[in-house]
Amino acid sequence: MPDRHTLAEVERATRERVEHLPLDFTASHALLSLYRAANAVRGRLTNTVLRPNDLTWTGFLVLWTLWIWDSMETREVADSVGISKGTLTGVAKTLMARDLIERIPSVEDRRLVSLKLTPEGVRLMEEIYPEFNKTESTIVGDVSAEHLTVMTDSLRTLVESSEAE
Amino acid sequence: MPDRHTLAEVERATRERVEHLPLDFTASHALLSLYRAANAVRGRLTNTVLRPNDLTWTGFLVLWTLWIWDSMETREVADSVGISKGTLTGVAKTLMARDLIERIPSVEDRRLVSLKLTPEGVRLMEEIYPEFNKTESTIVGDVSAEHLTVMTDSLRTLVESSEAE
DNA sequence: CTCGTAACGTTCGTACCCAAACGATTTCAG
DNA sequence: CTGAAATCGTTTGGGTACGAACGTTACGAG
Repeated sequence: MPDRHTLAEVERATRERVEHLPLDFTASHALLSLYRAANAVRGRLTNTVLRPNDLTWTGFLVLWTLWIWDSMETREVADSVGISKGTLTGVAKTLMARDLIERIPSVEDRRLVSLKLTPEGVRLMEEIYPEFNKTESTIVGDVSAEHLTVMTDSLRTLVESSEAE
Repeated sequence: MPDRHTLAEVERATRERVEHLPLDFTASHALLSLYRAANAVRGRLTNTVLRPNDLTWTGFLVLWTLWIWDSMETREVADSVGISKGTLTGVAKTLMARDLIERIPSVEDRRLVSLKLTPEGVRLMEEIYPEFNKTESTIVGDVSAEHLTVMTDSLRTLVESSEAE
């Protein structure tokens, strides 16, 4: 039971505070809900599945990406996970220290480095991901299938709208 | 034009990689879209509106919260913004160094501290928020009104599902 | 009263997070 | 060929981000 203000209360207070301004409240509260939902979901998955396995959210996303795509060059991993390449350097260092991933320098272009799961990394993903996905399924379970489809499609539209510079 | 894999491509690759497992792909891709959308929106708003004004995302949220609610005790601010109270201490320090907020210790209960915008903080919010909201409106503009309503409601449901422990 | 307990904000250690600067490598124009 | 420009991953510096431990203050049972 969070003692914070609910999203509905924030919406009401916002209108009172700035109702004299010509603002798009619908957009504001849609994106506030987006931010809070992403935060809440991330926190829930981190606490129930990731932390017991000593993984961070970002570290897990890197592992998951490499699991799906087998091997990937670092800047692609960074872009796929949604972090800067500088951040990836640090995260990869952490994962390498645990022998979950390995670096593979390119022989054709010596500027390039690929990342790949180690057997131990594969083992960890095979163990963790079913549980991770089960929690995802639980979280999403309270939203009807039709609404979930609309939500997912709308979110993808937002990604495109935001990235169009 | 992002050179990363699109969400649709990730979805296809995921199915190929783990199709033999009994997983909830719908949930997985809904939440992946949620994470990416939140990241993209945050990045867009940060780059176009916040960074030119030397504000971080979290710093802005703290200012915005105090603007809406006038004055608030620190743990409420942290909860409202979605950060830990330890993080808030650091962010508040940064904002205080710029004279955008001020600390108000409680006289009745000397453990409590409230935060409040300074006149300069109010001035900054009055200047920035209309522009912030305008960008929000642009981002959301590609989603129809009906879909946006469904999306926002679904996101609120996700917040509740995630926070129910 | 008074001591145990709970609640507050801060501090601490570790890990992320970004933009900018950097050195190394490749490419391409002349 | 050769040097300027582009691209790669890393490093750097400052700012979040968290949980746990901490010192302070308030409260409640006896």
